[in-house]
Amino acid sequence: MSRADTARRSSRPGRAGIRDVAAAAGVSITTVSDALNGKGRLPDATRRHVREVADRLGYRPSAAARTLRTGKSGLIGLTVTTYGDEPFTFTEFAYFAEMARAATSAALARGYALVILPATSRHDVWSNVALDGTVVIDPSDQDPVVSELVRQGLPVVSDGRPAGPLPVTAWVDNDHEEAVLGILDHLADAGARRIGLLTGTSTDTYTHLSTTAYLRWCERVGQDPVYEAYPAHDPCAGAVAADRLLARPDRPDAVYGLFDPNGTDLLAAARRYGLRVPDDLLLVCCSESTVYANTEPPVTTLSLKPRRIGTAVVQLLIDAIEGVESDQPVEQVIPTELIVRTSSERRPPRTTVSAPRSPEAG
Amino acid sequence: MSRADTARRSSRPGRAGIRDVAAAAGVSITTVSDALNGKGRLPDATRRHVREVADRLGYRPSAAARTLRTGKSGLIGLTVTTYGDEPFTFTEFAYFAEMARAATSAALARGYALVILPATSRHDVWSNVALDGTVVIDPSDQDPVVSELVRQGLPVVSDGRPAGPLPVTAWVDNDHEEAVLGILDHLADAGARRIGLLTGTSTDTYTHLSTTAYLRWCERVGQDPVYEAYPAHDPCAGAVAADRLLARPDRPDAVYGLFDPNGTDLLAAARRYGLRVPDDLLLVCCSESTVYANTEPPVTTLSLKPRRIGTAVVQLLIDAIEGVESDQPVEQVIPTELIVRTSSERRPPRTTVSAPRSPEAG
DNA sequence: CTCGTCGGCAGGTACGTTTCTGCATGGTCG
DNA sequence: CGACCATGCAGAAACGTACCTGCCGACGAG
Repeated sequence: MSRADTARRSSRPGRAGIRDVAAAAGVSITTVSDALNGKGRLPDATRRHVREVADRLGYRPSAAARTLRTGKSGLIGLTVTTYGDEPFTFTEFAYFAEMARAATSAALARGYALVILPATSRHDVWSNVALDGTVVIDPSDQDPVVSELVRQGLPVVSDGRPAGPLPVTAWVDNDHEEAVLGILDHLADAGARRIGLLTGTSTDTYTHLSTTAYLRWCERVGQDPVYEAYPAHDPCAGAVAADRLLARPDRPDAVYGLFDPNGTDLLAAARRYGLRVPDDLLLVCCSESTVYANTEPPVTTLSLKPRRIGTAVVQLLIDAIEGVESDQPVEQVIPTELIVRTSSERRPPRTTVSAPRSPEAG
Repeated sequence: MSRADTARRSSRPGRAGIRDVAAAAGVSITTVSDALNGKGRLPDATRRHVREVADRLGYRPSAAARTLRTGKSGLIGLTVTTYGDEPFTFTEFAYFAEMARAATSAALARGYALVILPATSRHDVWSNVALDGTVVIDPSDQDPVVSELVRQGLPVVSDGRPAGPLPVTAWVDNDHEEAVLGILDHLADAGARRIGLLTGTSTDTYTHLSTTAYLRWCERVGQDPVYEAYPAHDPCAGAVAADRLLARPDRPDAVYGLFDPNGTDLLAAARRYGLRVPDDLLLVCCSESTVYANTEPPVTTLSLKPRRIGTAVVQLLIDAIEGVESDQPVEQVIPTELIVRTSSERRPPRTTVSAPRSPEAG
């Protein structure tokens, strides 16, 4: 005998619940759940029957109820740094897009979906979504969001090694020092006498480590550092900084730019000053963009391999969520790749070695 | 007197629940709920007291339970088209990034978060997340995902007008015909005699409408259409198609490229054939990338205003979710913007007008 | 003095699952 | 032939919240 509320529920024109399936299939709720989830001890006939009835009714289990019951939502947070109201950073644009793409792909392959969340602690949004874990991009030290997440016992994996004593579950990063040193050596090999740096004013680890490596290299080879720093999130400031760098009295004859748009900015600035690339100015910048393959001239770029990073970050996070004892270390260093193009290519040896360029002569 | 299960629950080392707050504050669960949600009839003293206790215990309401109870999750799906395993499209890269950025921002401002989901119907993922609604980018006609969502009664807003009789709640799009006609007129004004098109082989609305508009324009002005189509998701195929277009016996003296990378590809191809831009070849492409401001020469681009589209799509969707009777139409057309740069600029008038270029002579 | 009303709160139910426990039934084995 | 076990399934207790309903006291009006 059906009770009143059962009857009322069946008459709901909305979506079919597990109860409706059970009633239609003439079995209990338990049997339906077991049949659909492949659990319990059921003969194949019952399983098939239940599945068929569920299909016929268009039954979709309620994600909210499942999450409430199991404690797992299948959702992974992806924090995006914000400047003002705008999410994402301008400077890491191609990087972020590629990284997010790989992360999305890796997450989906393991049955998880990514939720885009602001790095700023907007409580109302963060607490409104049930997360199984979070991917954090370039966390600042003492990041309040990360602390809160860790306090809740959620696994947190960061892209970029944590700055301070941030207790993340795992992290993935490049070896930025090695990368910068490699580029500087590469430029020196190509004939650079004075290498400049286009860097940022922000305090994130990437900027900091790269700049420090540059300064150390300068000290080692006995070159005066010559660099310009600008707020990397401002797309216009990059062009201005590139111009400033080439306008200096101690103008460098090679430049490494830490951020994606620096290549085109430096090319434009070089044109303004009548400098030929690579003859008068060697150029390398850190970018994931393919446009540098077709610029005039093509620009040598350093790739941080965001695809591999995005994949690794998600794998580590899901491993932690599911309690898989990964034999991978919880700190993964992804190698970078220097894509050498014309802008930094060693000039063909001439009959006479050209005299060291005087910056004032440029 | 505390019952056994209450005691057991209180001993849970995990997160504090609403019960714990109620017990600690010496009030009932109802009072806690009302106090925190600003409902019910409570004196301010009680409200403050409850809030303070909740803060002290670090109470965070369970998103899953709230969702289950209220039926609202605060989550919006964002479908990304996939080619093979990879989410996002290559061709719409900057467009998608900008659009997603604006959408994320708009959603967060209204207390919603975006969930990235694949356009392919991966049932296991889709049904594992409780969505309040979905943003669909460029749905194909009879899109199974959209149909399923609509069947569930969820609002769906699409970026790009739906191709077939797809029953979306609302859509936002540009007027692609008008945009293409405007560009062709612009090129003709700049002196183009034979305008070529670089288009795609896929069947999405954008490609279709743009190509059709081109063909109609050709018919109107009596020009033989000259175009190359390539699979837009393949980044290499674009360079090849650009090359083919300029290698044709009936080589165009102006080209419009429908996709983002076409500008650099066409510039590179023009260099290979010794064509000067804009003197021998006028160039426009549809792109959101800022690199075209600094190429040699700078390239005229058509912007589809993805920021405005992303914002509009999300506003419409949330309005539908919350049942707001928007006075905006459910079909919004966002104007495009032609950013004119050197690559399509009318050559300065010479003493004698140059003779109409014979394509074979190029 | 009584009755209605309103403020201030507590009890309890429902949201839709998963899963623990337990009850039959039928077969096997000592 | 009885004990036992595996099989096939049902009942019911959670998960944590929101909100409907209702109780109690106080106060003003009649």
